[in-house]
Amino acid sequence: MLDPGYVKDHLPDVEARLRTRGFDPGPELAELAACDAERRRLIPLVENLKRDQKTAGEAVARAKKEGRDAADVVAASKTRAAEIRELEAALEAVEARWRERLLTLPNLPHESVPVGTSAADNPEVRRWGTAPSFDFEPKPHWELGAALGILDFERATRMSGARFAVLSGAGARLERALIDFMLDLHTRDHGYREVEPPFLVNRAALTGTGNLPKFEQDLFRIAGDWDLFLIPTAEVPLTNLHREEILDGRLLPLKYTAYTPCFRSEAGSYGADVRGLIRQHQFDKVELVKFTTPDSSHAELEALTRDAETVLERLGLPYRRVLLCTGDMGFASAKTYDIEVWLPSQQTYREISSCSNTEAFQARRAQIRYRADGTGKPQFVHTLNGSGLAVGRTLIAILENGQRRDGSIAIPPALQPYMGGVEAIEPGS
RNA sequence: GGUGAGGUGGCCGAGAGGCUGAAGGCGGCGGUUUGCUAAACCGUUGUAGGGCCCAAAAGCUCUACCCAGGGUUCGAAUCCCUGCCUCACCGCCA
Repeated sequence: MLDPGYVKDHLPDVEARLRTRGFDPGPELAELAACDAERRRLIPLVENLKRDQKTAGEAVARAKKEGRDAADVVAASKTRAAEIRELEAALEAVEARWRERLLTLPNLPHESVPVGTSAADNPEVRRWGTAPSFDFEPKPHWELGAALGILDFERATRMSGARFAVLSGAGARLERALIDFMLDLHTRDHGYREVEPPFLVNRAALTGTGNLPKFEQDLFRIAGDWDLFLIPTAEVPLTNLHREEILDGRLLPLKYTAYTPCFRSEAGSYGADVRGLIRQHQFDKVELVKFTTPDSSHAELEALTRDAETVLERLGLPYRRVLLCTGDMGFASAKTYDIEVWLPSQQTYREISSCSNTEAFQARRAQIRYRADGTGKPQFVHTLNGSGLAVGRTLIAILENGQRRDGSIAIPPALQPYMGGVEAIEPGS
């Protein structure tokens, strides 16, 4: 959520910056301003009446005590009570509309974010490693996995439908090893606290991160009298760890990591990545989340992105980092880096992590504040999140980059301890 | 799922229709005292939204907030309804 005061006082600037995201914010901002004006008109009216009502009430109390009759005051108050009810209803309606507008407006891009309209405008800011060269035609991961007997889409489809997969044997073990490896790296070397959060969350939590009210169609909501949703990412429970809290500024930054499965409806992506593990309704991810002070959040974004890249470097997987342009950024983000890993079968880099600074956007929605030095006025923290990494896509990258002519897969040395010392996945394992 | 007891400020804890933004205590902050610490004493101490003022801050002022949402009433922390949560016991269960 944008700062309502800032929006009101800097309307042209807000409009120009939102426009770079590729939509016309004019009508929405106009409605927001209209609601705000109406709201400010009504508030003093209601409050003055309330003050009169209070004063009158005190007069009634005094009269009663002194044994005088107060029927005329009571009669006037009765009329005023009806007036107040009416005005309050009008005010509430306006404020509901105002809040709804505010909640559906995306974040303002940070000044360092390049203006652009699509992924084609995202500048590459970093490249690491070299793409492996093969003296044979590299296969896509679904063929490798099927041949090795560790990746099964047919059986998954039978029990769950499209966009689900079964990992088994060395495949399941590899998935678990990657989770373990990532969590160990982030907790031991990068200073994150490991968390095991709920995988189902309520509407308020999803509103806090920005998934609701606008993107309900992307979520799986559970049936019955519950109003709970499967988490689309651990960013949601981790960010909501401190919802409606005032943190001690001396403890910032707070850094959390969690492994969770993630669930996404993938509504509207019917044609994309239909084969393989790239786009699933359920996938594993190790997430990184930080709560920081406003002045340090962008430096912390750089550090968080490095923490995610380190996973790939330890695994020896080539990658590049791109800076998302204004038109390609997510709703809540002020600045986002995507990390993309090399996939030999596609001869291209594919997203494996997305690291964002939402600044105060989520903090304002979720009411996450801090006091500098533990005292003074509470201010909103800045929240950051990033994948560290998407586990399924990491598994894909290991299969494809580590494949050999005989169909076996070389396990990166850093991962071998987590695989019981196995150096390669051989057919039949 | 059943029964009972509860949810009041940073914490503990009073209040049971008007004089209560809320006694008292603890903690925090400022001060007095002190060689230092402690103690004692004095003062102060929530959040949000309006208005005035305004470059801004401060200041002044109003309104709201005693788990949440409704209701009764001229007037609700206090009465009624619903929901959520906590605790205890029972039942069921990985």
